[in-house]
Amino acid sequence: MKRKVTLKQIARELDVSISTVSKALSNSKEISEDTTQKIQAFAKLYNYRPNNIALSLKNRKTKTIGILIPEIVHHFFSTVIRGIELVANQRGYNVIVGLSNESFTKEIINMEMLANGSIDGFILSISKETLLKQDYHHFNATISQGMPIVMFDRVVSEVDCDKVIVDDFSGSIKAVKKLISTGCKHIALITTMDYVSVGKLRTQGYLEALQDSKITPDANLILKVEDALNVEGHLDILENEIEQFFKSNAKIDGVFAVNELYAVTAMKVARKLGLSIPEHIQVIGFTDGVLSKHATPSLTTVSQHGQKMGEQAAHLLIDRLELQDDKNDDFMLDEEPNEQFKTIVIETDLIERDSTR
Amino acid sequence: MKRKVTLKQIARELDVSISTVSKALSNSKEISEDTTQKIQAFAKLYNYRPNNIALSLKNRKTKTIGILIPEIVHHFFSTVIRGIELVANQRGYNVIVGLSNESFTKEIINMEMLANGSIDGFILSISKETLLKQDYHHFNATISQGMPIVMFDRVVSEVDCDKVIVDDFSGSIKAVKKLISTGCKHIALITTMDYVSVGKLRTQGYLEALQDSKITPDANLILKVEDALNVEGHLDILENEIEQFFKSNAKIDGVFAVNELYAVTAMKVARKLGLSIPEHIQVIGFTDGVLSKHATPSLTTVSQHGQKMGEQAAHLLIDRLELQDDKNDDFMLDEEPNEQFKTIVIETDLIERDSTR
DNA sequence: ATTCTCAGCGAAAACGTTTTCGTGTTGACA
DNA sequence: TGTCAACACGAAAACGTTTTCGCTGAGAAT
Repeated sequence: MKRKVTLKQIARELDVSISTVSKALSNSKEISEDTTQKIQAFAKLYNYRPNNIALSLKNRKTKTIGILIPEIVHHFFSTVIRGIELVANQRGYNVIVGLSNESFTKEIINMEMLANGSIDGFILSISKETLLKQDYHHFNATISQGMPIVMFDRVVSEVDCDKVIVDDFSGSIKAVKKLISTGCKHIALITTMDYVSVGKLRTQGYLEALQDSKITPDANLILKVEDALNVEGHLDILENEIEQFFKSNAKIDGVFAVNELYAVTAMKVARKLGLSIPEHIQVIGFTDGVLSKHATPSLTTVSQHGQKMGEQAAHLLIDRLELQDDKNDDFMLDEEPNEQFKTIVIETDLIERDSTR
Repeated sequence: MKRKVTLKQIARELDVSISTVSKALSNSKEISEDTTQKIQAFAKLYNYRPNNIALSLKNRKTKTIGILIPEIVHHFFSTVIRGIELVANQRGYNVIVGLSNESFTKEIINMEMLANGSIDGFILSISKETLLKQDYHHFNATISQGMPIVMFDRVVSEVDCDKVIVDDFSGSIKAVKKLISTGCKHIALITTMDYVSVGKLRTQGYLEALQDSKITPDANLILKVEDALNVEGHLDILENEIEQFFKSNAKIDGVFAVNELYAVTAMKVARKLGLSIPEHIQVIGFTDGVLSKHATPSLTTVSQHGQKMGEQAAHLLIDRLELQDDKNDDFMLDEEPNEQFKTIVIETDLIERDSTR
């Protein structure tokens, strides 16, 4: 077991000073060609690599970014991570991930654990519990300590930072208009409770699309599902709710669901009730995940482009980090004048498959 | 913007030395009660938190573990991460993730990026390309530098380290025996090429189960799919292959697939060919992901317990890390005598759903 | 011969901790 | 009054870097 070699060891071995070694390895012209050659050869031989931690301490930056998300076993979120990791790596950064598990407390604990020097900035999506409590002090506290945050998808206007969101509103409009244009007269909406911002926006899009086409929305055609934190366990409850919903609204000929799961469950229920898709009922979901692709029939969905979101978020954060550097180098105008925060909107695409005509 | 406060600043402000502050904050009895009170109050007021990087440098450990996996948009892998993150957090560790994207080179780059002080140890699953090349020098190099590795799922005997694997072999036996016991006479296998170790093991289980029941395996009933790195793109190719396979083997009445995707695709093809499930054909998959749960009919699968794997892997790694500490504290017997590496086998469960009788 | 210049290198500080070891002051005790 | 603990605190090293500055010697210039 050969331990990692340090500058000091090389220096001692070659009987020069630490500074000489450091300079030789960075090809400083202060050092003679002879010594440089000798030192570089020795370093290569012993496979010298500078210690990241020491560098982080010296440079006061870690070159790693913290991701904080509610859940990782989730197609959308893992897609975003992939996007973040991609550009982070390209630009020389590492990513460290924390999971809030939709819990307010875990979100705070995780933030504090990372905010003490471990990372240079956050990319995060707010947990449901935090959204429910509407308590965002930990975000603002982190920001005011000089650590940049980029929020994605589940964002909130109370926190001033860069944001990346998908255009839920017009995505929903696209979906509903598609249903209308293929002849649906009675379009149902399956959505979540209002406190999840994306649920609300998608609902608004649904309403807007209907009104645009002079269809008066019918409250009976809107099903708000209580997603009791753990969707997986309550699958049968979901099925029952949707079944009752269909039974008491026999005229439904189109369904727009705010996520994949609701959509495929709706299809399953429809089939159970003897309705065929897309002949009797057309269905469109949101989030283009595995379920949509492999359901039978395959599901027409609004694609969120999670990877793109991740990429944009990472660029946003890293841009800000490196801009910070420049400012520090220049002169200490420390009173930040142009704290201009951007919000990037990712357009959705309607991916047409076999659940629509 | 109030920057992070350090020991030095507190010391200057309170007109004491840095050491006094440090000791006071750790309740050392060297410091008088008065000063301790004063310092702690001040620290709380300014929300002092020790800088992780400085601690890492001093203690020569980072309290973070590196995860290196081929792909994150993948139910099994993200489940494992969830398990790792869970116990890592419980035991005071952070996780930093790198994605190899199934590439040999990216695997190496990622390892080198993290191995230089950023982490205390690795938990990883080998990329397909590495498996294909059978070049494992980077793993052994990392280990010989004193950095522990725990491998999971895709492991390899050429590297000496702790491992966590699922019992692919007997999991497959369970699945195939289930098919046999429900009356299947001609059981097909849909699998991958042999170089993916799990594919090989599951194939062996299939053969073993047949022989156990005095059924002679039929090579025609085995379909080896070339999973050309990107499964998503080649969905129709997969469908075609399976369709041809079914057509040329009309007697098939049971299918065992080594993953979810093959299984649901098989079901889709079967339905297309007018065969109903589970009446004409029964199907069992491997990996209990979203597809299995929400397919129609829902799919009977062999569950891998990814989260449990992650938890066990994390425990294994952290145990070894903290054992290292103790050894260093005691005395320098540095010649490691009992390098005993464990391999933990996670048993599988057969989750019976509607694709079997 | 004296000063100047420059090449080549080392010392030391800094990043933020913890910890060991010393040091000065106080009070008790002989 | 002199000695000695005990108490309360500070100085400094160490973790591994990078970088600024200063120093030394040799050759060039005056």
